[in-house]
Amino acid sequence: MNASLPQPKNTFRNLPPEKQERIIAVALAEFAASGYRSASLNNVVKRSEIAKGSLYQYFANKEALFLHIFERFTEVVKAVTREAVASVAAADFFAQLEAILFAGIRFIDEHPDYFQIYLRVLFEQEVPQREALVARLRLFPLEYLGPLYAAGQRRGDIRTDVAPATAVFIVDATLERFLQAYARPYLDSGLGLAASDAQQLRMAVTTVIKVLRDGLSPR
Amino acid sequence: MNASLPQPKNTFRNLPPEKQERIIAVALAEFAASGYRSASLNNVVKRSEIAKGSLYQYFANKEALFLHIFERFTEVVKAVTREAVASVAAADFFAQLEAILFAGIRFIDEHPDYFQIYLRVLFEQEVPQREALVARLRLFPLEYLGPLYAAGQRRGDIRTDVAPATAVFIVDATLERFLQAYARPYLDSGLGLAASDAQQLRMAVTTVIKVLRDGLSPR
DNA sequence: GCGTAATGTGACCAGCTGGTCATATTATGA
DNA sequence: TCATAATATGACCAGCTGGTCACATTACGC
Repeated sequence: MNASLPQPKNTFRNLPPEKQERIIAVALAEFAASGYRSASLNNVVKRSEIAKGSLYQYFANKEALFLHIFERFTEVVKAVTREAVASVAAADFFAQLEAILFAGIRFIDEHPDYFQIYLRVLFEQEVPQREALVARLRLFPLEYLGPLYAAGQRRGDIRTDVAPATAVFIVDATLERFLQAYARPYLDSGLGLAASDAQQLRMAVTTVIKVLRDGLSPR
Repeated sequence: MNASLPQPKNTFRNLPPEKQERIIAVALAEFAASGYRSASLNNVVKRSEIAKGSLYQYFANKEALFLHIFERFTEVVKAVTREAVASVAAADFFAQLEAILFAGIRFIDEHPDYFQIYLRVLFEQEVPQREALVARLRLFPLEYLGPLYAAGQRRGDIRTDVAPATAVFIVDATLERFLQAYARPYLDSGLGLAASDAQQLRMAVTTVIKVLRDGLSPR
């Protein structure tokens, strides 16, 4: 079931950390810019100033390099999600949603290349183990959303006359699409996030959450 | 503003229609399978059994071929949308949404390659005129959704104490995500559309629409 | 200082890419 | 019948790809 994690070779682990980081940073940028299949290892070695042969001493092949980077990505998402949820454990469900959405925005601001890779992986068929990668990545936000929803219902934040799985689906779709629209303005149907300053962006977040609350809280 | 439409050359128009269709079908499959940058014109000429040079007598270059196919795609979407909306002009807003969703499902069933290309274009940077293409394509569903929503409000189907632009955003995100989940089961968070038979799928559609109705109709 | 193991290197490989072009084939019209 | 124009063709091009490998350089233990 679990996708095999391809470790970098020991040679890579023995490298000075700053050299490791340089290589990872370059490869990350390359995959973000070109996706998996079109990413060029020649570019990677040129830009990180190592020899072609060296790259293959560090990673078995293109796939291993990509999977290693995606693995790091997953770890960051895990950490960010855990932290975001923990910081609002006491709040009501919709305040929690708002915090998650802000965490997503911060993630995009801080790790645009990771988000870019995510968007590409979503629909690029050649990505190795694509379905497993996407599933594993989305697991973390999602496995929080369900329990939070259930807790919210118990707490009385959320109406009980609505199918929970479907409601969670809609919430998830809304949050994810909001983040996509934030990162890709051409997906933004009518919210005008692109032209937003920080103030207007906060306002848009608040409004989305408010509509969800209006629709989902007990009447 | 308007993206230039690259016509195929006259040589292509003069071809027997079945030959035209053969070439288009092969190219469509190739772009669907490999996206823009990785799509291989050598594959296209091989599979459609024409010479490399002939392809370049029909289309100026790869970009022109791709844009022509996307243009056809857009026309189909236009037609399908118009028809779906016209057929439920009299219904209430949520019945209209349901019809649109079913139309989307039918579209995916009938034109899986077009939908595949759409998903790829969404996030593949190298696609020529990507933003314009996506914008032009999404325009049609979207320019219907807004007015339908407004009409629904006037008719009393929809509560008036909720920001319309944001509500439309959520509805759009939900419908689009539903279709993506239908086509790409790994995106389906908890609805189980993949394992569905036709009956269960209809049920899932009904449920999603019901939750939207519960949330958006006047209380 | 020396032998050995680990690491670094870039020329090289086959196979592919989008695109070109001289030439061969066919259709047209008088 | 024949000249001319339109179309079909595939060998060819430079440039790229992921990956390999024989060899040079460095590090390490004695």
